[in-house]
Amino acid sequence: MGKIPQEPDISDAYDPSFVETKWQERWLVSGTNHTDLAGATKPFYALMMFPYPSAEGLHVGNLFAFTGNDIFARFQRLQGYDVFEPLGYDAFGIHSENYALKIGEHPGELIPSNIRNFRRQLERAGLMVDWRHTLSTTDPEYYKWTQWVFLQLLKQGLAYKKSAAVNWCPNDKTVLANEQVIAGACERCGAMVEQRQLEQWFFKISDYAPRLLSNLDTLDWTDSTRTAQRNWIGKSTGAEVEFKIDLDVDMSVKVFTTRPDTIFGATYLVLAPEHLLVDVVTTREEFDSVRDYRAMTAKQDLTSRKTSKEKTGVFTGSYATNPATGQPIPIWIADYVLMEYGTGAIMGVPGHDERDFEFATRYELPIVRVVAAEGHDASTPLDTAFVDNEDAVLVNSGAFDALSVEEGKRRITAMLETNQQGRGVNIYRIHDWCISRQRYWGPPIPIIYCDACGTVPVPEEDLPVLLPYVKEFKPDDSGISPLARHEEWYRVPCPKCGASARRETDVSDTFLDSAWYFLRYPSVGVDDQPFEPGMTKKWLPVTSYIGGNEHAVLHLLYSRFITMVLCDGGHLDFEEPFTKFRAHGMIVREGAKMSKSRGNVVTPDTYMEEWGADTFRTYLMFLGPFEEGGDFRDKGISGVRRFIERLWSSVKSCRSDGEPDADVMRKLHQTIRKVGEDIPRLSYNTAIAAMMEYMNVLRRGERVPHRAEVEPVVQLISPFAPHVAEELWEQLGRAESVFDSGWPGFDASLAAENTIELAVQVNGKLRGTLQVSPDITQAAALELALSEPGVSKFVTGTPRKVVFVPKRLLNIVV
RNA sequence: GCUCGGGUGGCGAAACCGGUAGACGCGAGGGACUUAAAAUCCCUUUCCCGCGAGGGAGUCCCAGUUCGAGUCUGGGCCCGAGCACCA
Repeated sequence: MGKIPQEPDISDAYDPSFVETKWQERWLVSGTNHTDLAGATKPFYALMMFPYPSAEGLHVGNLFAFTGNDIFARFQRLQGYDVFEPLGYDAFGIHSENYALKIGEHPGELIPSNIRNFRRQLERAGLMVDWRHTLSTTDPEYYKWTQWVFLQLLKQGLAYKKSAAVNWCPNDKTVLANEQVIAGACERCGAMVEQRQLEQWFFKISDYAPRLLSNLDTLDWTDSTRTAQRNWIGKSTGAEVEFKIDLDVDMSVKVFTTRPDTIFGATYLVLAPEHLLVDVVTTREEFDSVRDYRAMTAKQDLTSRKTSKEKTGVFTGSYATNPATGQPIPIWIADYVLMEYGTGAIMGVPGHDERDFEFATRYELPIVRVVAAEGHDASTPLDTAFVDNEDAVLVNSGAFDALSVEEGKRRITAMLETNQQGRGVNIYRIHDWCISRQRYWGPPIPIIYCDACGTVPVPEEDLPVLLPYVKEFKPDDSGISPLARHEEWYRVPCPKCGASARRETDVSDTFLDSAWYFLRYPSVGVDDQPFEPGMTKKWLPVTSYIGGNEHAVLHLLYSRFITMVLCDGGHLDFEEPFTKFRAHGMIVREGAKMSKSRGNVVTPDTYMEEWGADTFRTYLMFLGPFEEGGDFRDKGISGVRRFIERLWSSVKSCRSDGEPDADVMRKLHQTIRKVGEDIPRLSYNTAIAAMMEYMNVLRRGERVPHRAEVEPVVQLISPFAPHVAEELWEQLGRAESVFDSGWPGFDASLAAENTIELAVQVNGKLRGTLQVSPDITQAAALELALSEPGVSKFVTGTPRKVVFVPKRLLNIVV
């Protein structure tokens, strides 16, 4: 084996920083990355989740995601689409504000410099972003329309204000959304969350629960993302049942149950301690104990209430009538019943619910069996809740005895409906979206409070309500926004009557900023409407969306909700924003999560400096499946760099005379097919492996590669390593950008193998292989196989059976 | 507890519809070139037995279906993520 006869001239050596600088400038000058939004005929909107521009700069995880999207986008462009790949910044929010407080600067000054740094890094990475359409959520030109979105919800009756028990973080001194509370602690700082009562703005996302749920079936999303959303929306099917209170008043307790079939076993009722009817049903004798119990539970924060293992409660002194049995059952209050779910009241069926069993045992309430395994003795006492509904039937349930659980649910619900004692309902776990934040760094909620006119929306023509520059923006624990300390800002005349009024001083949740940004990108620069109808019709919904799994529930759900609302309001003609969504994986380093404290954070700048952006990008995509992430190992990068250098020298030294090698060309066309199949599946790691494999074939033996053998590879690699690809494309004498050259043609006849390896098995065990024509017959293959001693020695007598899979294997069963 | 992922060489990983397990890359070992080193190039590299030809075992564990199972079915163990007193 000799060497490939090429002593690279030193001037031909691959210098990434030269190549990358050259092409980034060239792209800028010729507008290569610009999309003709108005003139596009085959629009392809390749969106990635926009980053929060942190002071630390671009994280390798950001770059992993953006590169993955960029490859897909560039590939679609090579397929002939007009690809739009915008990128902006999600720069409002607690994160920026806390960081600014920590280092004693103002976010209004910090963010622009962070954005400049991000922009520099993103350009360095060679993304095909059309920077004419960038945006930042902190720009008044942007948040003017975030405020407009709020006003649309208000107009459509979907925004309302209420006093609510909210999660209060004593450390960040702000209200948190339910989703920002992880196991009772603040998601950001880890402090234990307390309960507080505050006036808050809410969006009625719960009204949209059925649609948010049913539309999921129409989306090209992975099952895991859709399941996460389904679980979050949390649909339960059951019945609402009214239990008449045995008092002089004509009132009843409404409960929700998923098990109406067990109503004959309901031996008591439980109200949540804060339930309004508690005042009605508490008797004089029980007044003190009920009052004390309510006071005790009110003090508890949500956390200790949800994690306390012992169930406690007190009797109210009153009874209600079980509508099925006609028997009086006691009404209790207990903290295991939550006011915010269902009706805030339950029927206790200790025989068939583990929690009720525990409670009834503790307080010696009657336990009745109403479901039993078929043929089982219905009078056997229960020593645990019986919840196995497979092949079980109702017992002790009057006319409903012997029905299956499912049939019992239907028939008993129908009976309750007939008697006007209840009805079948679906209820949802999802809560309305609290968007108020008692913070500084966000868009002010566009509302004015007037003594005479009440709550008055800021007229649309007065938007934006500018966030004032205030030096003192640190929140305190008064629960009011920092803006409320700035009278010169919040004192305004009422837009209706002109009298002295005051502004809402809360700002809105960052999730609102990001719930509509994808609508804005095509219309960046349009100043009289949030999204221009023509552009919107052409470019939306988003063709392909890529982002992190951590947003699989909230951001995606809020975006879907806002899109539906805007659709219902007549502003959009589609109700689902993201036709296709894929979540990328996470990058770890040497098997461990990257973190500052571990000191194992990969700084993209240093790696791009050392290896070049092309190598870094390609390595990130090579280290594991894009949707799963991978393990970043410094040692691994060199292999990718070697691969790029081999391609570089092969192209530099290629010949145009003579004919290409048929075997090499066969492998080339197989590679074109493989890469073209892998990229749309986001199987980038295997696409790169296929190209490496091809390079190994190309460079085998002492031969100078032919131009036809290398030129298409430049196109194949271009989505991954765009700068090198452009440089080599130019070297090959091409005038246009490689990204306007189209995807290399695939010729199936050139890719076809003329001999294949056929595996020969005896009883399923591999005993040899045959080099044969792909269309060999079973008989010919069998004869050939039996002539091999390595095979025939295992075959005694006539085979009982022969299995032949064309182009794959021959299995002889003896 | 429930839901969703995942478990394959020394390591990152491939195997797309049930058909030759370990492609590709890293690391390691050996060699060529070199005064030497780096770089580059070539060979070997799942484990066990064997000088070799070859044989045996092997994809977390235990069963099953099948001519054939990493892949399908049932049961179990472990890791990761999300939800969780949701009636």
